[in-house]
Amino acid sequence: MKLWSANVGQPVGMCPVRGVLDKISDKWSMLLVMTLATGPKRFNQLRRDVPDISQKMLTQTLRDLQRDGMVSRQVFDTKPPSVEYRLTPLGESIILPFGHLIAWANEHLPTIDQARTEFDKAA
Amino acid sequence: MKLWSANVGQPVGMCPVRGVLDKISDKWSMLLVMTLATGPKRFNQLRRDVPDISQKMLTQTLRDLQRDGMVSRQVFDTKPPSVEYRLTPLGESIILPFGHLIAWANEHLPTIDQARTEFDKAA
DNA sequence: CAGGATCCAATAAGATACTG
DNA sequence: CAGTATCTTATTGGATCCTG
Repeated sequence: MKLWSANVGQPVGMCPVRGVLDKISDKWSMLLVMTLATGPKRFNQLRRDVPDISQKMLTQTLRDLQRDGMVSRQVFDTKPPSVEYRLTPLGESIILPFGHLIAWANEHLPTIDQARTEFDKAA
Repeated sequence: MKLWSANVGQPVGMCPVRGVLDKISDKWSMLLVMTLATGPKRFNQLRRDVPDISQKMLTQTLRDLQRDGMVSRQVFDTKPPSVEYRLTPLGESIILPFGHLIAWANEHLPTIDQARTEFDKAA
């Protein structure tokens, strides 16, 4: 489980995996992926499903996901226009590993909350 | 796999799991956890193992991890003083799920790189 | 409906200097 | 060695207005 693999010490992109992990650790990326995991959705549908994302961030994050090949974008030539976003096979392949992390978070949430309270109490 | 669970719509802390996931998705948190996964380490040892972290961020991230109960801190009363950080059982419990994500990243790195190149070429 | 463009505030984080 | 404190910059992200 090497995080640095070959090239160590360079300021950016030292470890290729970290470039991917940075996306995963993006505030909105994975939330959108998990939202799209239930099926394809349109732009404003996604806004409703993730109430606290701004339009700017939704646009930007969707484009990034598209660039990474995680999400595909299909335009329907209706009026008003409608655009559908859906996970690609690559996007779908991350659902399971990320689901494990969510499960972990759910499971240990009480423990963490308790640890925080105690730590803050001590200070 | 509910990301929003009970309370939807509030600006912060809508979903308790997201509070935990935000920590996971911190730029340095998980990198430090995975570094500590190989065994307990001292402060400056961690600096060397994660070359591009600043001293400020190392201190801050370690404290956050400690607060969350992921890492324990033990001071040895030597001179000069030495402080050892190690994963708690809680911290160790996240190694596996996070390892799955790293494995995913490693596996799909070429695909993602290719998608990016193609996307940028098209634009 | 699905964005693009712009402006501005908040936050994160690097650099630097100092301490028990 | 293992930090603390402060300053400053870079980045993020929200609010707002506009368009095919």
